[in-house]
Amino acid sequence: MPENRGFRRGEGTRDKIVEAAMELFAEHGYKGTSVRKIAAKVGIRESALYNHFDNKEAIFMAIASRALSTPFDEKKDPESLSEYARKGKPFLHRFMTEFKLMTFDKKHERLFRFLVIELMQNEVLRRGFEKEFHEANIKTLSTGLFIMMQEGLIRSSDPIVTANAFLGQMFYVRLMVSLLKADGKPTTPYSTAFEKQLDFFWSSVSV
Amino acid sequence: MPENRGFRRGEGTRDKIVEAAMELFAEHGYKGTSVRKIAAKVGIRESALYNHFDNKEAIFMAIASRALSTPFDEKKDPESLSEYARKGKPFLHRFMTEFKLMTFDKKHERLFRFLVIELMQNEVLRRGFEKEFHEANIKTLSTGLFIMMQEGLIRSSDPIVTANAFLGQMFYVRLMVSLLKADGKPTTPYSTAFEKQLDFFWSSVSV
DNA sequence: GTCTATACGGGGATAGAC
DNA sequence: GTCTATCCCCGTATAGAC
Repeated sequence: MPENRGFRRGEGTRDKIVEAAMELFAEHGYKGTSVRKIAAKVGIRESALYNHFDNKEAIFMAIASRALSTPFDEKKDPESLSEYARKGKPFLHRFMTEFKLMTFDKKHERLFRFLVIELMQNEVLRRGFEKEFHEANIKTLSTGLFIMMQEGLIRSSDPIVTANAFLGQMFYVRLMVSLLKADGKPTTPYSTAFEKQLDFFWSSVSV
Repeated sequence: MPENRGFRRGEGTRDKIVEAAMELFAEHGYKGTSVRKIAAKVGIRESALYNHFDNKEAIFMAIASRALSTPFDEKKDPESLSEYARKGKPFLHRFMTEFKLMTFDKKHERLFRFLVIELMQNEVLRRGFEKEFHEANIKTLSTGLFIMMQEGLIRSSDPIVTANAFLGQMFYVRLMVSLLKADGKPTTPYSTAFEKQLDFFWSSVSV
């Protein structure tokens, strides 16, 4: 609805709204955040906010799509994926690194908190999480692991179960780090946790 | 505040309130649930509700303590614990079974949903989760795993990392099942997931 | 695109009768 | 211990001037 085409002055309000809402939603949840407070944080009145979004839910959706589109979204083409998988551990290392980066990145961390809060309350978000996070990651991982099994790099086992084992560990570490951060506590005990879980996993499966 | 001692008639209202609130909190979260709706679900007026609880937050606390006291709370004494650990896999099997039972039990499932929603929004709950869920489970598991390593049942490795690996898998499966349930979808794909992850884990670590 | 003003329903909570 | 009645604030959202 804002009619700024080109580079009109003063634009970016819409982005500011999303940014402010993201912070507030991540702290107090959707229902705990009022349109008033979002507007106040941006520095405008509520009514002005409605020039940019139809209603509060539209703001939610703008953030939800971000929270879901971020992880591992680079659409790795299957070719390079399987090529990478043939190397074994580096494939998992790269996966772990992406996870770790997201965990310690401020923006992604906010999105993660938002996601955890709303996951049980919003069906759209839940579906997105199941498909775009869980299924996508399990698919990537199990594909890679299957190749490693064929190459004789790791011992044979159900690739899906193996993928779940790895993803579960990564996710759990991420959750614990986010909880510490939410408390404002130091995350130093977890600074090498991702690496440790990866090493453990690799020594568990490699032949 | 209710002055029902003994078996006065009509008591149990307090429990009914907790029950009703639990259902609503698990669905809409704390902020998304009004005192009015809780009262309506119980079949009384809001004002009557205040005879049993000082305020809305007191109801929250009553539920929070339940959500935290339930898991693995039977205070297994260290003796029988280590004795059990010497058996190897049955120790982990029992742990997994408790997890599975809680996951598919309706009451525990509600508490879990409530916990996930409020975890990022309430510090008391977060602290409780860290101590009474995470730390307690890691301690139980790492102790058991350490014994198994000494007994030569499983390969040597950092017991904490090993415990995290196992707990992470269990937790992740539980989360995914809860998401499916929240969507009203069948959880059949996960009916044997816990067992599969356990078997995978065991074959990963056993010598 | 932002403002002031306003509508109006819903929220938590209390007073006082029964 | 429950009811009716009421208080007052806060929530989302809109109308219309600038």
